[in-house]
Amino acid sequence: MEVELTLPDGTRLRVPLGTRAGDVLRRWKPQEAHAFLAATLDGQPIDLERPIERSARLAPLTFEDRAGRDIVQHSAAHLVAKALLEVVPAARPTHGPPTDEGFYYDFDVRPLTLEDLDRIRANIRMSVEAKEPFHRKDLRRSEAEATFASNPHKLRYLAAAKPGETISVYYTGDQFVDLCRGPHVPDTSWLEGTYILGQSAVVSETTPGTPMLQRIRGVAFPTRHLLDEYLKMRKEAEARDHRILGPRLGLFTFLDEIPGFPVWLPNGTIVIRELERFARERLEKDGYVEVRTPLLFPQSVYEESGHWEHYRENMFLSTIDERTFGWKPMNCPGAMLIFRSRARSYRELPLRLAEFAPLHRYEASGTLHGLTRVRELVQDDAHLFVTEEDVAAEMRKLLDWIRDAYAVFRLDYTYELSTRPAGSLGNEEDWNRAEATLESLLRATGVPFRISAGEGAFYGPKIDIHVRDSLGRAWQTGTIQLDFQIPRRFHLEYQGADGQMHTPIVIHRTILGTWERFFGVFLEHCAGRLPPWLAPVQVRVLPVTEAQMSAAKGYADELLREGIRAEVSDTSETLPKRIRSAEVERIPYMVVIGEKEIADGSVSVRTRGEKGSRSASRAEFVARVVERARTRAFEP
RNA sequence: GCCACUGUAGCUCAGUUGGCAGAGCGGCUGAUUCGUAAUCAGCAGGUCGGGGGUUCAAGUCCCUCCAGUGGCUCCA
Repeated sequence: MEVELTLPDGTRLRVPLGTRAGDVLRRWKPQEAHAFLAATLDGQPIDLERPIERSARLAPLTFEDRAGRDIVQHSAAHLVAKALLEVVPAARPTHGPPTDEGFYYDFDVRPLTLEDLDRIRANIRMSVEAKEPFHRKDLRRSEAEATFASNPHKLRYLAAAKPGETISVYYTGDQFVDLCRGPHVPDTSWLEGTYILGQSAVVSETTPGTPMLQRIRGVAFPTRHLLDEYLKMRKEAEARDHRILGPRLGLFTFLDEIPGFPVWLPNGTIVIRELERFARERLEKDGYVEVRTPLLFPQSVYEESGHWEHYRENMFLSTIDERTFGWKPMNCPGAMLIFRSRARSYRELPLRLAEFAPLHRYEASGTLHGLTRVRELVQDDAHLFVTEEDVAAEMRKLLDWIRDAYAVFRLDYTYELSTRPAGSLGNEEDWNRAEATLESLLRATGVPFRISAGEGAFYGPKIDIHVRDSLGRAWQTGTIQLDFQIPRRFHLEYQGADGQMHTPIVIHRTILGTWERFFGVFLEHCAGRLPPWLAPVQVRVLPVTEAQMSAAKGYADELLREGIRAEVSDTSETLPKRIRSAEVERIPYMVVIGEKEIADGSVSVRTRGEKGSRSASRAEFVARVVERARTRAFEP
C-alpha cells in the first residue's frame, strides 16, 4: 500500500504506508533537512518519527516557524521536568507549556533554591550532550492511569480527556515519561541553548485553593549561538531600564522611605509639564473642560460609587473628625458630583470633564515596579456624559486621538476588548449592543486587538491599550470604559428635548493612561533619548575656550527668549569631555562656539548621537529647534 | 501579599577558610584654555540596608525587620 504526500512546493511523493514523516521530508529536501525539527500533516503538528498512514499534505517545521519554536520550548520544558525529577525525586510535574517568550513548567514540590536550579542546569547539560531521544507512545487510559498513579495532577488531566481521545505519553531518554500530546524535537541535542530564567511560586491554574506550585521559567534555542544572541539582546534591553535611566538623567527617583511613590526631580517635572501641555491642547480642540476636585472623599461617596464594595482593599483611608475618608483611587466620584451639582439639560451633552489629579492606590508591595506600578499616579483622565446615540461618535473620536497620540511617541500598541463578566450589572441587551459597537469601531482602526471574554468591568465593557517595555513585558496604558451603572448609582439625570428626565451614559477614559507608567515605558522605548519637545535641556551651548564664554551666554539667552530650554557649559573641562557629558546626558543639541563662529556669526551644531557637526547661522538654528519642538518631532 | 534571590561611598563593583573597609567613575579644590564621546594632580566621601544574636573578634555565620530584583496574584 502506498500513500501520496503533497509537499509545500507542490511536489507529490508516493511512499509506502507507514513511512516516517522525517524520512519523506529528507528525501524531498536533503540539503535543508538538518533544520527540520518536526512536521505538520494536514496542518497538524507531528513528530518526524511518526509513521504516515494516509495521503495528506506534509510540511516541515523549523525553529523559524512559530509552531516549530513552540515545539522547541515545550520540549525544553520536558527536559527541565526530567532534570528536576532527578534532583528532587519527590516532585510532581503538572504542566509545561510554551509562552510568548519561552516556556515554563509548574511543579508540585517544595520551594526551589538556587542550588536546586544549578543542579538542574548541570543535569540539562548532561542530557543535551547525551542526545537523548524523545519517543512517543500511545496508551490506553488504564495504562496511563497506572503510569501516573502517584501524580494526582496528571490523573486529573487524564480524567479531563474526552472518552475517545488518544492518550499519548512521551519518553525523554529511557526513564522520564510525561503525559503529553506532543510533538517534540527528535532528541535533546536540539535543546542545546536551553536557559533557565528563574523560579517563582504560582497559584495553581487548574485547582485554585490548593497549595502553591513552583514554576521554573526558561527559554530554549536549538543552538548555543542563538541563545548567546538572545542573552546579548536582553542585556542591551536592561541598559534601557527606566529605573536606571530615570535617576541617572535626573528625571525621577525612588526613595526607601516612600516605596511606590515616585519622586519627580526637576528634569522629570519639565517632562510631565510638557506631557500635560500636549494633552491639554487636544482637550481644548475636542471640546473638553477641565475640573479640579478634592483628593479625599468620605466613605459615603465611595459607597454610592461602588468603590467601597469593589475597591476598598486598594484604597488609602484616613480618619478626620471621626469620619472615614478615602484617598481617591480614580477621578470618577468628583466628576459624578459635579454633574449632579445642578440640573442638566440635553443641550450640555456631551459633557466632557477632564481632570489630572494625583490618585492613590494601595498596591501590594510585591507588585510595585519602578514607574510602571506605583501607589501614587496621575492619569490623563476624563469622564464623558453622553446619550446612547453619542456613544459611537465619541468612541470614534477617542480612537482617533489614541492613534494620533501614540504616533507622536512612535509606540506600537494593541487593543483589548473586554466583554461582559459573570455577575455584571445591567441588562444583557445593553451589553450586547455596546460590545458590538465597540468591536466594529475597533475593527475599523486596523490596530491589532483581542477580545477577552468576561473580563469587562462589572459596570460595562472596556477597551484597553497595551504597550511593551524594553524587556517585552506588556503594560496597560490607556483605557476606555463604558459605564451604564455609575450614572444610575449617583441618580444622574438630564432633561431631554422631550421634556422628560433621562440618565446619561458615562465614558471613563484615559489616552496615555498615567504619566508614570506611560513615561516609564516611553523612556525605555527611546532609550533615554527624549524627543526635543520633551528633553529637559534642549540645547547645551559649549564655548571652545573661556574667551567665548560671554558670546555663548549671549546666544543661550537668545535661545531662552525663543522659549528653548538652553544652558551654557561653563566648566574648565576639555571640549571633547564636555561633548561626551552632553551625549551621556542625552541632550538633543550641542552648539559649539569658538573663534571661527564668533568671526562669522555662525554656530557649530552637533546633533545627539551623530558624529561631527555642521555649521548654521544663529537664526537658522533657533528656527530649527523651535520648529522641531513645535511639531513634536521624534528626532532632533 | 506569595516564592526565590539581592543589599559594601552618589553610581558600577572588589573585599581570601571570620582578623585594620578598597578601586574606577562622579563630586570638591587647584593647575590646564583645549574644535565635537573621557587633560592632569590633590582632597573629601562608608554605623558595610536597620535591629538582635553567635564569637576574643562579624562586611563575612544565624534570626528578624526594611528596601529592591525576577516571577505569581492583582492592576493604569
